[in-house]
Amino acid sequence: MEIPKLDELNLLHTQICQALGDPKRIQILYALNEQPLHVTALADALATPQPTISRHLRVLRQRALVTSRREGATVVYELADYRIIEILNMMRHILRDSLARQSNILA
Amino acid sequence: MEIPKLDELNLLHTQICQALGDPKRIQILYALNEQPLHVTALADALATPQPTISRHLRVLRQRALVTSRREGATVVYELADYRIIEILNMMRHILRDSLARQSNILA
DNA sequence: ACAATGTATTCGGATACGCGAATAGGTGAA
DNA sequence: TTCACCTATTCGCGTATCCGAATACATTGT
Repeated sequence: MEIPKLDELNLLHTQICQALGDPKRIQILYALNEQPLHVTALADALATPQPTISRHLRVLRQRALVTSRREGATVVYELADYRIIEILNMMRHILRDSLARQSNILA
Repeated sequence: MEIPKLDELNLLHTQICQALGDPKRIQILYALNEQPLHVTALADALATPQPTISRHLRVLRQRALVTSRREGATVVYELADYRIIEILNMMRHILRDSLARQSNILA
């Protein structure tokens, strides 16, 4: 395995990692994993002000993690690549194992 | 699939995602994927000042993404869970596909 | 104990990011 | 067109995070 070039890592960070850099955005991704939703529906589901949701969606859209399409008066957002959920789930596994390991050490 | 609880997502963000929030740390993880290294070796490999490397390593260590052990005068760091590299590689795939898609649209 | 080497921390300043509040822009119905 | 609703953006502020420089701490060998 080669170490990826610095340029590619910077791109990776800017485009993907940074997008996961806020819990609210992670929440949005999981919500969209259930079903595509429009902005207000998301805001209601996550009990968060609409402008806040809209700003986060812009971040996710600019990084191509979600897609948007207008449907009449509303704009529906959808996951662009469902593998992002696999990634988040893998992280949760790592986290769970890590916490378990620490518990064992303490026990 | 259920939407994970907000508490778990906050933990996920704090412990894992945030650790990936800096390109230098991603670089460190890939370097350690090649082989365990001590701090100065890492600093040399990444052409980065030792205190900077040390600070990043602390972040990764506190989040249990790397482990450290003293070996004589040096401290050797190692990946705690190599699945983190799988995750980063998955992200690179997503990124590559995303860029390819955008190229096709523009073509 | 002292010197040499390796590692970690602190401080100050700059930058980046998130939110609430207010507001602007778009769309459909009457 | 005008109203009602949905979505996006901007502004100001507070906070978090990064880095370089300086320095403190740890370990080994003499």
